[in-house]
Amino acid sequence: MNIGYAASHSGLPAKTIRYYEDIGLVKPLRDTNGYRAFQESELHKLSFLARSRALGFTIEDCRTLLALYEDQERASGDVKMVARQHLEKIEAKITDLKSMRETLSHLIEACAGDHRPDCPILKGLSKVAPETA
Amino acid sequence: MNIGYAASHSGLPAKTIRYYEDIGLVKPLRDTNGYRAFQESELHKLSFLARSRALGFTIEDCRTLLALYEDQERASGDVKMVARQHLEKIEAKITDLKSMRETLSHLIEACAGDHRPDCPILKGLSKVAPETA
DNA sequence: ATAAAGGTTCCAGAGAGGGGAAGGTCAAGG
DNA sequence: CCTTGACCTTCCCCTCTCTGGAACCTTTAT
Repeated sequence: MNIGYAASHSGLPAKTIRYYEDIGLVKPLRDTNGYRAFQESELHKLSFLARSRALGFTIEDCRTLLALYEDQERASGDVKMVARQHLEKIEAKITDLKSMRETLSHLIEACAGDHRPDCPILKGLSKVAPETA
Repeated sequence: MNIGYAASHSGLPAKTIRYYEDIGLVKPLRDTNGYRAFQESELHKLSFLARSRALGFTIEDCRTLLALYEDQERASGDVKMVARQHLEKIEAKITDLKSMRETLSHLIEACAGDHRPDCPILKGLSKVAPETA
């Protein structure tokens, strides 16, 4: 199957698939005309990548997960460890964003938002930077 | 004041300050020796940038906010609009990450995580990609 | 025969800087 | 006076994950 078919069935843009080949995540065969020829197994890997990326795993995470995916002997504990580390990162990001949300929504609430120039948001942003702890 | 002082008092690395000058966010004067000479007003702008970036505003957001910051006549409503749009983006990201967290933690819970190869996480990731609605 | 729809490669750019080389300058110490 | 070390300068390449476009080739349909 050609790259267009692989793209529509994996959920990844063709451009992205070519990029994944570039960085060695997939290794499709080639037809005599030079077109990439994807096998079922490569298509599965592409879907795997699409889902992993959608869950926010980095490319390097994906490389690790793919290796584990292809290793019939691997322990599920190895996979779980990667997943759990990623879950921690996700939770850290959520915490971070929530903190931003609090700060920003306080600033917004304090601002009249009318035609007058006085603005607590800008005042808040111009305060001395917090300790870079 | 030199860039090192400006860096330590604004909370931004010197590299970042040079970059901000490159893209026109700050315009420090120069000493005769070629060193950047920051005035108080530029230092305030750098602190403003540091805080805005820490709240996740993009550089372009910062450019807008900085222009509003410097415009004594601007309406606070203009600032509030930028801030509110950004708050919406933050909230969307939080929603997104929470959804990832749900999916991932379900997968992790289902996985024994021992020495055996059977792994629901990889199985979950290898399913057909969801409709790209 | 031709045109459209696919495929190929390569180059450039995004955002937001970071790393490090090669070199100029400044202040202190011997 | 000379050196050492800490600054500062510019410059270019690297990151990460693609995305867009140009120039070109192949297949399919009309």
